[in-house]
Amino acid sequence: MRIATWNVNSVRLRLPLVARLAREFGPDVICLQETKVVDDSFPRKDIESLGYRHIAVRGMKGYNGVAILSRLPLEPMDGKQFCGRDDCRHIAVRIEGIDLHCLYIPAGGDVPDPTENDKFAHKLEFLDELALWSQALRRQGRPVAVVGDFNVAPLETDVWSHRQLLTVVSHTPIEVEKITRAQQEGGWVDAVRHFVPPAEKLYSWWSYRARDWAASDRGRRLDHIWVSPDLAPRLTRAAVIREARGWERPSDHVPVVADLDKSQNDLKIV
DNA sequence: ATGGTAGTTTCACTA
Repeated sequence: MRIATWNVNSVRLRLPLVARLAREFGPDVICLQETKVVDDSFPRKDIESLGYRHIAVRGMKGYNGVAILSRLPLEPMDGKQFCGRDDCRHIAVRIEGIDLHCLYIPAGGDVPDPTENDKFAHKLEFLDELALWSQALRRQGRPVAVVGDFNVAPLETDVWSHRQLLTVVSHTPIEVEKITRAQQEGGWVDAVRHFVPPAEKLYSWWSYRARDWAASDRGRRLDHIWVSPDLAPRLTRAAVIREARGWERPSDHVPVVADLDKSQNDLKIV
């Protein structure tokens, strides 16, 4: 099963690119963030025509919004409200026996001080709640994938300049500490770093504001696929689709994909 | 130190 996650920055505007991702990379499941559309206006028909006939959506007007598109049947699960807000940052489904969580963690604004910036305070609170929630999920002991735009670049090699981004929201020590704590509490395995050595620079987001995103290459790895320890042995491949940043009318984020082999149970049935 | 772009809720907000 191939899983993709992508902050599309408006699903309606990016439909041709979702089609291209489907055509060229053939994910079985696509988790989207920043769909920016209410559920009634979600372009279901267009997505279904791409072969994704099982769709779960949770959107609001203008901001945020998450969705899961699948070629395989899915069972909807309850969406969680982080920080007591119903702001459409989480949606979950069960697919092939795996609990798949699609997450859009708050960006956190510009000022990296929770006393001066409410958005940053919200992000830190969200990350604390993520750690508690991860711990609870681990105790359930089910196969889990947590994917999405986490808006934090945890490793020094997840940003173009560790030194220069220490005071930039997305790579401040407190955010890195909290996202790392959440990862540890869940026991989650970072699927992409499972294959790409941590010493290697790797990004999934490049600002729209750069004159030439590829030439300056001032990126950050904000988008992640985490899997529970039981699923880690089933990982056969994971990658960031950097080239998608160069597609026509791109999102500022690119898709991240991971392949999961069949489970031993499935093999026995076959 | 500043400002740069993109998207939607637009002469303002989020990222």
